[in-house]
Amino acid sequence: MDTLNIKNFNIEHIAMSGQCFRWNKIAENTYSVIAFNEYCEISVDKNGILSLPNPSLIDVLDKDYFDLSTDYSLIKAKADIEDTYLQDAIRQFGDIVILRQDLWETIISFIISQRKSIPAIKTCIENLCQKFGDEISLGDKTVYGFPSPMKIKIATHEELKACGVGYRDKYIKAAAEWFINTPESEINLQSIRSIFGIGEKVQNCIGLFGLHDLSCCPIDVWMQRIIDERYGGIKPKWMESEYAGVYQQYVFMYERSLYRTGGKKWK
DNA sequence: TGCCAGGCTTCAC
DNA sequence: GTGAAGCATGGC
Repeated sequence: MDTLNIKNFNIEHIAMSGQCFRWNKIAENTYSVIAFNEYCEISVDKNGILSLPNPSLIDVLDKDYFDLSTDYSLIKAKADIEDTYLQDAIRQFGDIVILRQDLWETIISFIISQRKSIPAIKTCIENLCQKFGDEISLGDKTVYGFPSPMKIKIATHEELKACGVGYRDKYIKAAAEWFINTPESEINLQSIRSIFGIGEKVQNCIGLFGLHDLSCCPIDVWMQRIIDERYGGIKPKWMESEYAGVYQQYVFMYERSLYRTGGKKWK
């Protein structure tokens, strides 16, 4: 078993943060995670010790999936001290990291995310993985990795729709064609926007979660409401900062928590 | 049952 | 360039 002493890592908040869709709670403070065709069960104890019980997480650790190399204390320290709303969000949800996820998986996941709730996105992605992903045998059970671009390329529109992607089937197919035919050196934040079905919001999600460009700040319905209702219709400074995407995660979770608890409903 | 979801493309104007 | 309509389906 590998253990790591970490800070700024609230496993529950990360799992709920809408950046990853293949984390599932299996016990208190314990989640199953499937990433890079690897399965692991992670847990964090009271002292902030992250346990990785599966020792064969070659890609997950090599690619710094949990982003343990980024200094989040520094990022939080740089947040505008005068911005009380942002500071409140940091106090409550400041232990969320931006995972370094697989780019291809991120592209497809956030194409699917448009006009879907987070639980519906998870169901849809799970369906795709079960139908088109590689088997990961765990002895007593089998789980599935994320489908390769080629598997999606050769899938029919009907097969994709059967997974619950709805009208996004053509977007997903276009993304597979694009990903297979585009040289790696030409894949970047700008070129991703040229994929049929990817607009500004999804582009920024892919930039933040797939390319780990922390300045990307996806403006979804929640961010737009926050601009309108919390900042009087004027974009706050942090949305233009080099860590806009990180602050956006804290605020996204914070505002949703206020909404859920019914403390401050939208008009 | 009806509403809404981490939006995008298309088409008027 | 801007604004409105239409879009598939699941979860609450």
